[in-house]
Amino acid sequence: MILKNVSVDCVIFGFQNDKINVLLWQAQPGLLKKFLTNTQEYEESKEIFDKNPALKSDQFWGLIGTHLPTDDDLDDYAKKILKVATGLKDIFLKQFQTFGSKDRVPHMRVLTVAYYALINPEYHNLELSSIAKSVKWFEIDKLPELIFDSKEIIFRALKTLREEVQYHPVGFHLLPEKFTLTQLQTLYEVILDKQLDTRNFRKKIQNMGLLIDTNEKQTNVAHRAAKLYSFDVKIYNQLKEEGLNFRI
Amino acid sequence: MILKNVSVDCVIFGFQNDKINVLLWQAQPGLLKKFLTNTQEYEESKEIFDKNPALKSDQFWGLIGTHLPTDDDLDDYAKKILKVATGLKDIFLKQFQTFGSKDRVPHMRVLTVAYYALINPEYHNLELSSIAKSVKWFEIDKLPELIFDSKEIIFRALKTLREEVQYHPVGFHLLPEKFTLTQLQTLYEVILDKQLDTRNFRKKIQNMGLLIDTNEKQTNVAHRAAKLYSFDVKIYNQLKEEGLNFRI
DNA sequence: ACAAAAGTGTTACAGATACACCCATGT
DNA sequence: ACATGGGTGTATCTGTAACACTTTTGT
Repeated sequence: MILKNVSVDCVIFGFQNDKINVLLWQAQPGLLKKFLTNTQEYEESKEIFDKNPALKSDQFWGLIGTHLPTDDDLDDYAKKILKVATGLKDIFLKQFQTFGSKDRVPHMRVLTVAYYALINPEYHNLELSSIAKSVKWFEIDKLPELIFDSKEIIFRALKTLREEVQYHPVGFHLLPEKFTLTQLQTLYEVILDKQLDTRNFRKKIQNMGLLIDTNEKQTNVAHRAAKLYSFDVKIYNQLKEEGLNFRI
Repeated sequence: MILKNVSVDCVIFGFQNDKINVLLWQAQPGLLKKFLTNTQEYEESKEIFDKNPALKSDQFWGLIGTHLPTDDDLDDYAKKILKVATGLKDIFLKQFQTFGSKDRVPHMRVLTVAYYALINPEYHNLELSSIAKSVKWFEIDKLPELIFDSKEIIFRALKTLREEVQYHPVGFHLLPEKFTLTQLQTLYEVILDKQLDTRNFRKKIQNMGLLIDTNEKQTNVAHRAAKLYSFDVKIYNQLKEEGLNFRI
């Protein structure tokens, strides 16, 4: 059984071409089978689908998510959605808001518990995704037509990310395991939508003790090769708890 | 109609006797009428009540809340709960998390969308509450036996408040309209659970431009009377948006 | 040699911390 | 006059902001 009044949606952010991207899908009943493996759950969800023209249209994209099965923990199910959609697990995923306006979905009363996730789409190339072919990255400022209040949810997620990033070092999740300081700086510039001073940024980041010098360098770049860093998971977890002042 | 799988609960924080307090109730079917004015909604909710022994016991207290009526906006309904429980409106109320573990409520699948509110119980004496007699303040470290996962929800709310208070000047909501700097400092000391330096605290607060000197003083105190301040709503709103660094 | 991005240091300023005594009021 | 909490200033330290040139690499 699924809960007809509750859906779980994930706003999956990626960082690509120096832009923030969002992973979206055009949900089709067939795809639901990947999430709702129980036949009855699938049938129930399909029925809801059939009732809602927006969900059957080819024109509209939406957030990746489904109704919540009765027997799944909320947080676990969000992880499952992420896993099926991207093939990835153990990545940053956070519940940030539940949307519950009365008329947000036509003809139905649905609350959506929304999560946002951060992944690096170059590093994680979605090969493992069960629905890779039905899913697409969109730059945050070039979103397609979206169903329901997906757009609002995306921008609330972005706002939450922008706040979060100021006090917690979450931004690292959007980078490959080994990254340059310039990449890191660009990431922060894009998220915060402002220019940062290179020297000051480097000083601040390096003083945090979060970076590990991998002793490797970029190769095949037509300029001085940058050092590659990874970040120290132990110190990251510590700082995450303490609520480091990460304002930049 | 109500949504059988969704409840809305409010963690109502007050500041009294230099302690953080929480407003709780022992829900009884009769009280539900104050919230669920539609007869059918009341009956549905009562039925759920009757099924759950914990809700009928005299021993257990719980968070104030009910199932969500089908025709209410989620946020509006949280406001309504607060209004009925305390008689107050236009006070600080924030959705902070949705709890959705599978077995958090016995025999039923219920997600709880949790909000927390900040009020000053001395100033707002609950006279206007429709259910004042059925409601009681508890000090945060002297909580009674609580139903379901209410305790977890309360402590998650407290954690959220502790984080929030570091970056946004929310603490003001817990004080009377006119307050002394010592009261404000004590409030922060209690919320953050650490001692603060008086001189530095005052300097910091006063530099924020958030305080208005009312030119009044305490009366009938057996020591030098403290100045009373109120706070500047306009600047408050501004700072709230900007995400002021309020670390103390 | 040139283009392109990486990398680096100093000075000035603002905010944070540490710390101890006098002041006003009621009993 | 005394008990109680209110109220204040300064010196030091730490972190932030502003700012321009040299280095490395591939073509």
